Amino acid sequence: MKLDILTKTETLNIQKEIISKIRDLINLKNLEPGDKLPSERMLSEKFEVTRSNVREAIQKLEFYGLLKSIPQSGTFVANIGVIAMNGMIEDILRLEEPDFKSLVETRILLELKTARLAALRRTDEDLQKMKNALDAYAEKVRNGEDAVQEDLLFHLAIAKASGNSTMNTFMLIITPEIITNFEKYHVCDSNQAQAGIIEHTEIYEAIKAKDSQLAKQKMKEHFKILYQYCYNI
Amino acid sequence: MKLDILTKTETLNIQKEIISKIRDLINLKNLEPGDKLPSERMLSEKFEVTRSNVREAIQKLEFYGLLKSIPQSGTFVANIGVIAMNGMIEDILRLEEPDFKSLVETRILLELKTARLAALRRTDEDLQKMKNALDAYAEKVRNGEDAVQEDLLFHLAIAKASGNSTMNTFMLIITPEIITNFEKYHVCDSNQAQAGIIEHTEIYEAIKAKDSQLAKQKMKEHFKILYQYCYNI
DNA sequence: CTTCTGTAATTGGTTAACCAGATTAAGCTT
DNA sequence: AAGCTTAATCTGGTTAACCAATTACAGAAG
Repeated sequence: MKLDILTKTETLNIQKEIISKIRDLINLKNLEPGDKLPSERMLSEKFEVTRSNVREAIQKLEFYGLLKSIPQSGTFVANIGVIAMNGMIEDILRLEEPDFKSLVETRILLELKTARLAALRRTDEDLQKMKNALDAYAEKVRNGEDAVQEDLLFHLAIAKASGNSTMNTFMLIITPEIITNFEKYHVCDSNQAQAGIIEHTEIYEAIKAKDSQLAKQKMKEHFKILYQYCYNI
Repeated sequence: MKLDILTKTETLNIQKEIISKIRDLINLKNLEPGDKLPSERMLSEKFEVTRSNVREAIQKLEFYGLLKSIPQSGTFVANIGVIAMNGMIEDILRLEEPDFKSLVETRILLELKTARLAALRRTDEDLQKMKNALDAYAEKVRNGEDAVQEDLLFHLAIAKASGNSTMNTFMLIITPEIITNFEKYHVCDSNQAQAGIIEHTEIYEAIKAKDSQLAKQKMKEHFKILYQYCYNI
């Protein structure tokens, strides 16, 4: 098991090394947007790593929009200049694992905004979905059962109702990590869950009434405890 | 070329179908957190697709924290209940491509926050990097050159100074798409670039002075034009 | 009956051969 | 010499065989 972790971090280091070598190559050869990179085979030979490793590195850079692979043709530098490319690769290489505080901070930022936007933009269909999620949550809590999942689904329903697909995606990305951390640190207790029904209902009503400021306000109150936790950890 | 796009969307559809089948399987077999999924080989056979397709689908669900692959052991359901699992997979399947408006909206949200946080938390080293980025930007603009990249790097320097790794990551994710859209719609002109020097300097000075409210305010002014554009598109 | 052990089957991950489309350039025609 | 054709080569993507670690289980030892 220990060896497994070792190889995984090792793999990551290899990937970072490859990414940094690709950056050096782009700088050395003065590649500009639209220019073609050497083929994966050549890169793997030049860097003395497997083609799989090269592919993974390229896919990562493609995810961040820096490269673009075209089948049967080649890998190309995206429409971003060499300066931005260098800066961004630098950032990507230094990206640390997200800490819990940073996750919560970001979640609150997103939730306040999506609540506000949802109040402005929610359709009747969005509202119905939020209602369903809310009812499912209340039902579970009243039965004394754990309702972390239903809690979360209510918040995701709000994110969807915000009509902002980017924020919706970001909420989806951070949610699982929030959950696992919650369970790890036992953030939620049953008292909180009881209060949660009222708070959720208030948020729901504000969004239903299309009162954006109230929705944001109620969401803020809902996160009050979380706030404290976040800054005291 | 057209065929290429066709196969790509087709691949995506296959992936979505696999993801939805995996969800059905989890529901049917009542798999709970920690339970093991059938092996990749069995799934590929059952779904009548290649193992690569199954792997990609699993990796996507792993990215969203819903599954966890352990080498030489199996793929396991993450510590998220079946209800949350269903809701999140539903969301993931329906995730649409981010529109420009949604990108800009999110960017502004993040930038206002990171500017505020940077003013509170920036180290001297952060400040120096921001200064370098600012100077590079001003230099380019004064020479009448295009400075979109330097502009962006200044903003990323702020994101880094915010000390919030999650927001930093999110900024990195949306930045390339913002750039390409900017270039597509020709959002920036030279007048703006000239004004940009002053605005950037003001933001920098506010962060240097650790005045968080002023930093946020100056950032807001900086995005005023972008705001208008975003809501008029 | 329990515990240990060794072997065989199973697992996700890796590798190398293969594929189809794209690119290139040489060769033929005009 | 210019334009078209065609065949050889190069590309990223796909596939199937392979690997090492893990697991499951049968059987021996206690």
